[in-house]
Amino acid sequence: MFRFSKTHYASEALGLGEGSRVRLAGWIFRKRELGGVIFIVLRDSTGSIQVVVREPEIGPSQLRSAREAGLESSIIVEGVIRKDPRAPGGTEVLANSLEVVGESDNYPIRKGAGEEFLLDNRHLHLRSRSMWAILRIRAEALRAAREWFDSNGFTSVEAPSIVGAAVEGGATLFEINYFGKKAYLTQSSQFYLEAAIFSLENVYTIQPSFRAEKSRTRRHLTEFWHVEAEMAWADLNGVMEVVEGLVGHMASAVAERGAEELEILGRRFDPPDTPFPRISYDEAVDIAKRKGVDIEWGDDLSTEAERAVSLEFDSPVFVHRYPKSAKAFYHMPDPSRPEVVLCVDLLAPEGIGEIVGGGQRIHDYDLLVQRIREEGLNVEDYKWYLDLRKYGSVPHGGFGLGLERTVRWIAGLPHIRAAVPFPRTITRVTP
RNA sequence: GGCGGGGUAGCUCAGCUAGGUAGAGCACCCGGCUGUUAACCGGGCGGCCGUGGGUUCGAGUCCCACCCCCGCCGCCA
Repeated sequence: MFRFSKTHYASEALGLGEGSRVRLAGWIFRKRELGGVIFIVLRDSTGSIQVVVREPEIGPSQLRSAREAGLESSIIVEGVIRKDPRAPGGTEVLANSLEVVGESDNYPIRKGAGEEFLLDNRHLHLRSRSMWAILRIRAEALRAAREWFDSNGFTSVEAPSIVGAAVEGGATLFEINYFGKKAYLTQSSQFYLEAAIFSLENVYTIQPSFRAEKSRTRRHLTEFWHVEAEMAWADLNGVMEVVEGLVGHMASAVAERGAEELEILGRRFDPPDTPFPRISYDEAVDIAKRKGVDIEWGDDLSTEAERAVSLEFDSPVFVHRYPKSAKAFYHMPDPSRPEVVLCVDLLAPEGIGEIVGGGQRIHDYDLLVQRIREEGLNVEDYKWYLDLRKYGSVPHGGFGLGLERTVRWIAGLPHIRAAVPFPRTITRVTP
């Protein structure tokens, strides 16, 4: 571990014995001034520790600069570890010297700040204890996802973010000016991953996707991190097995390695048991109806219906085989029931709703052309995608997982905005 | 795209029902305090009441228009 400008991190210093000499570098998290003594809570990336500043040890000049330093000033402190029951956590540092490295005058974030103010100041709010915990949980979830793919025979493949045509509807694309031509920000890497399976068989990517949906809800971002995988020779069942393995590992990895962070957020999270329950769309409609939701077979599952279904289970639940009309053109119709497709959504519990969407893809050229036409799309736009069905096509399937939705569920966050460092929503592009 | 809530001090809000001198807490500044734990005590600074128009002797408050923010639905991961 690197220790730039310091001998110990705050959390390391807490574990040292009485009399140990330390040099700490961090930020002023809290400051309590009395007449002749100042208590500073020094924060760094690992935690915080109280620093006691008194004139006899550090002299009048440094006492004055400590007195003048505002919250979030960066400081380097040298001192001696003391065990004292009056200190938070029973350990503190008696300062011999305190250097203010970067002043902080009138730090704008205070207790009681509102949601919008904190979002306007997200570049500063990242320093808060709760954002610290969330960023670490997100990092752990990402690490766990890569770890699971990498140890299960998947190869990572990167797809372009600038694309020439839509994967799904055109209405949700951000258009960009690409040297005078129209291009778009990708809404999914699925088609590129489908191309890659003919070389690597089982592939994944973790990168941003962009959706110009005018959705103003606690579940939507316009830019989100998309965990996508595609598997050659996989059927619907295979897709569900992969999703279950991935989501199960992400959940248990965060529960295990992110216990302290979850605790900070006040989140009690027990990773779900596997296998996850699997129900058909038909059963989901029955459950929703039984719970009084106004829904007919053939409708897509409304948010209300999704919530009604997911509340029946205390783990994520797979809902498979939706009506063809409710899903995108590339989903494979069920050979035994052509009115439904071999797709699957994973609904997270606690009313979070859909975190994964996927299924088996159409691998037959003629059927795919037919479905493109039925949806009123232009076959020309899918030329290279159709090519994949002309040269050694294979049954295959895949899925996309919303990282922020998954983190929101695991961390118990009230809004998807909290699950990303700098959220992009319909009304926010800064900071 | 449809429905609902909101905009007053740097921040969080009260005041609007019933029009009559712009309020509180926090922050900040000054003073006090050598063991604070979101320190405390005393004093001080701080306002285009979202914007524009209207009614009125008088508008933060009533009326009209517009702007912005938030949530729910639709759509999705």
